[in-house]
Amino acid sequence: MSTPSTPDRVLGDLAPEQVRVRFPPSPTGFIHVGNVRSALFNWAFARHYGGTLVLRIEDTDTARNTEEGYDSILGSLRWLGLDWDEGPEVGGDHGPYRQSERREVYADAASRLRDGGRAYDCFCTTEEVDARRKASGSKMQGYDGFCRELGADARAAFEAEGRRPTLRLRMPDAPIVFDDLVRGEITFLPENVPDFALVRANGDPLYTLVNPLDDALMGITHVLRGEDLLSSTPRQIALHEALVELGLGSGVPRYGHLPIVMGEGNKRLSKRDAGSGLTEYLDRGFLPAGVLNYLALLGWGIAADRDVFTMEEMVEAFDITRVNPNPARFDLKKLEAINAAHMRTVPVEEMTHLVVPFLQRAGVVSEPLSSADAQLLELAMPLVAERINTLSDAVAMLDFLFVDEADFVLDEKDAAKLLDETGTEVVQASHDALAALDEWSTAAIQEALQRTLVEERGLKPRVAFGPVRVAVTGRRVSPPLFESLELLGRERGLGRLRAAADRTT
RNA sequence: GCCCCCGUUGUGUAGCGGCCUAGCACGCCGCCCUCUCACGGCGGUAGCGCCGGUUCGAAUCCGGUCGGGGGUACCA
Repeated sequence: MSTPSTPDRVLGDLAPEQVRVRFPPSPTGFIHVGNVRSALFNWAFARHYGGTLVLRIEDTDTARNTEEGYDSILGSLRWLGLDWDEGPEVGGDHGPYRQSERREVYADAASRLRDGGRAYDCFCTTEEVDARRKASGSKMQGYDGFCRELGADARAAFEAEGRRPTLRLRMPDAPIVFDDLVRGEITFLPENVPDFALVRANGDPLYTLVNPLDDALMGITHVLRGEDLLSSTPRQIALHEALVELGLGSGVPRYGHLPIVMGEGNKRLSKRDAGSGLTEYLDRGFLPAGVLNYLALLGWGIAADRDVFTMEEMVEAFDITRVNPNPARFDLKKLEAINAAHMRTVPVEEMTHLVVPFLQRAGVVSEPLSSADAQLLELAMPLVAERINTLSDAVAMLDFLFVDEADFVLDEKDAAKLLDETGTEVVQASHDALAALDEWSTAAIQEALQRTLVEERGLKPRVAFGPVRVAVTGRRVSPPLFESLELLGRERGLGRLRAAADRTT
């Protein structure tokens, strides 16, 4: 870890605790995994240095933003445990933290930029700019600077036409070079970065103004964001420099552009892609620790030979300069594997607790949880805890224990496969052997079945117990059979065996 | 078109000039363990985009090329 006395590439001469980063989502719907990854890296960065994470809601576009989106984003961040130090619902000295509440801040900054000569009014329409470019055959893209030095007469003429100006930043005539924390030195030549609009003709401030301005006003020291914003960086740096000149903001932040997260094929993961939303992982019963761990792997790793780690470990080890610039593909299989690894670190008692809502939603156990269900669950959980990769997997593993006998059904495919003629014979024999038991315990059940099926009938264990398993649990895949039978109880266990044996006879 | 970024097995990565006949993880395949599944153990599959250059020596450095991605708005 860096110390304040050894300025480095990341901190410059900042003390670690002076680090201020932000996560600026737009509440246009649920948060998608690419954004969560950005949030995670900013969070880990802030926590690593003991700095501050600001949550800022970029909701200036009233047409697209919704209150549900806002709730969804905050809910997702909380579920993940990505806490923020300043922002909505926690406050801070740089508020308000919703851009919809900062209109006058933007209007003020806009006029200061204009008055200070760093921005100018532009009366051109998009069509006019395009036409001029076409006519001149210029290879330069974007705005041509036509209104940069507009005289009073020309201005008056435009206004007489009823035109309202947009506000454009006057870009400096020098290359913009910066050290990207994940990519190294990046250079943009002035001819490739034209003057750009900050405020619409109707007075609405644009993202191009609002995002860097708030970063400046909120004292953001490091901007870690997706690679898709890389090419807007020179414009933002120019704006920051202008703001510093005008006494707004404390300096140009350092930038680090994270690899984009791709979905299927070679396109950026979008909200339309399956798996792009966070709520589905919540619904499927993934653990926050598993999701975060996996997302961290999209561009970062804790060590060459290790990919399962806790957030505490990530915070300790996180280094933005070790982030890989390659685009990363979202891989559900890997997520499941990482999540499964985290599931296995959860103590059974806690797992029992975590699984209850999923069982309730599926109607497997009562809500509120009856003491009988709670008791049975407590006994059953140790059998399944190591066999499930998500919390919702517990439903299929456990429902046979809780279901009413009247509602108990066999999986048709499994029954067809295993409860054939010999299968039902095996089940019948099992029934008879178990019916004779004095003591209904795992050991006694195992001993009886082992003896009658394996020893007396000479069946291979896997052949012998398959039909019994389907008869008792309804499926070919289940918790261990003997334990399951014990938990089911004598009456229900024998009942199911009899029912299965009678199926085809 | 122009600008910028990226390029190691199917996927995520390690590698920062010799330690690489390229390591790890997921996936996939097989075997072992085993009452199913899962866990665990063992083994297998498959990669440095291409061409030049620098060098005694290149996955590693340089140039080019090809490919992919992002941007190019009075969207964010």
